[in-house]
Amino acid sequence: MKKKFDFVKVTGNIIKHCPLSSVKKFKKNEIITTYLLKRNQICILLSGLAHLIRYTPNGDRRIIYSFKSGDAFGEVFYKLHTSRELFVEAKGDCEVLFLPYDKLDSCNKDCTYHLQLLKDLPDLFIDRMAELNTRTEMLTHKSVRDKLLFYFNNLSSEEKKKKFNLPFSYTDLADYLVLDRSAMMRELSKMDNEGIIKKEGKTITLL
Amino acid sequence: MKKKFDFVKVTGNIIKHCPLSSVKKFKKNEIITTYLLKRNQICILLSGLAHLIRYTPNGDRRIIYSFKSGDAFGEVFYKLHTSRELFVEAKGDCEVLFLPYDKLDSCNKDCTYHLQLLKDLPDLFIDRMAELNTRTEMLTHKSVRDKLLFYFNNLSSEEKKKKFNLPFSYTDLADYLVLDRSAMMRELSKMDNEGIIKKEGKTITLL
DNA sequence: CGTTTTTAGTTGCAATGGCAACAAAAACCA
DNA sequence: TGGTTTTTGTTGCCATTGCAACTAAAAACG
Repeated sequence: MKKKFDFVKVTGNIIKHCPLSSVKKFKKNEIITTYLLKRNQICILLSGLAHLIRYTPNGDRRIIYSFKSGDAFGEVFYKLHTSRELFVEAKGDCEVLFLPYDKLDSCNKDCTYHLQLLKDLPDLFIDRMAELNTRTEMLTHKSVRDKLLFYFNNLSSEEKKKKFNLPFSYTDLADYLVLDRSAMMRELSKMDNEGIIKKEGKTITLL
Repeated sequence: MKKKFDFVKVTGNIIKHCPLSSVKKFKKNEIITTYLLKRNQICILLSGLAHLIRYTPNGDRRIIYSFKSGDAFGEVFYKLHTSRELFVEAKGDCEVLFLPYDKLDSCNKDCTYHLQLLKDLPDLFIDRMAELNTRTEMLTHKSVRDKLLFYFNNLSSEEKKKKFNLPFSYTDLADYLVLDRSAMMRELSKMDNEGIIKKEGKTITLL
């Protein structure tokens, strides 16, 4: 078994010692970074919650991914293949560590920490890949109900509980699951009536 | 700019010198590997074409990904988060190189080649991630037409031509795009009639 | 604390697209 | 080559779900 990336220690040391790194603070709805304009960047969310979003040509918003404290993001983890810009938007107060990807191995004055990060990079990629694959699997479900159930089952097994809180507003959840909000709400009511789930505000119980 | 993984040289040397590696041949429709049963495996497709597939609870087949010569796959690149098995199925004659992921750095008798592969691993992950993100972006389109156009535009810009051949049968394409085949065919005819595309067999021209 | 903005909850209507079923063409294989 | 299997192309039907529109509730904000 590979060792887990020691997030707090490594990033903490980088912040203290590395001249190439920087930490910035963001408030709700501020743009943390964009993927088309700011390439070659590794960002690590030190605290807060942020969404990776895109707008379709029709103006619909899509939440591509949701980042929580400890998650790594940036164009390096996405490798843009499209001309449509992607935004990382703070959902509340956030602190973010910024690192240049291509200088990871050249900054070795004091940065044994960088070398550590470089070594851990495959594992960071693997983590991100696992999440990407889970999201892709969710999107390969056709019906509203199947998408919701897949998403709920995942949340449930992550938290090891049949009763859990949604980390999204219902508006955002619909964007994330690529569903029409009203259609999603209708299906949620149906599932509640049929006794498949119990829905109390943003608390869901699988039955 | 990071250097590109020298696929032929590195894999060639591994095959010749490494006792942990093996090469196997497969015929059409044979299962190359499975992700639940065979973890910790890096597979590299030396020649041929293969699909990563899954079956939904309803029995529908989903083509999760399509691999061509030079692509790396295996559970390591997926990090299964689900209990549903994934299969890699040969679409024709295939040659595949197998490597154990966790022994990449322990096999250092003769294997400077392994070390090279280990060094290139982040770039391999990044490539895979780029493809995953493109596929995810495709799936975030709602209508049949938007999915098709996104997919066609990607193929077109990859080949730098407005006229290109589909690497899938239409049956497989529908599985890949998560669409009903008849609905897809209907939309293709419509788009042809409207003069948006020209469709001759498996050759598509964007107009 | 009152006002404004955002989110949640519902419903009627319409169209998209999934399903089933079938014939024709193509690919496969013995 | 001839027979079998798979793929392609097409259509009618109708369930699912996207859209618009609106009210109520909650949250954000000054």
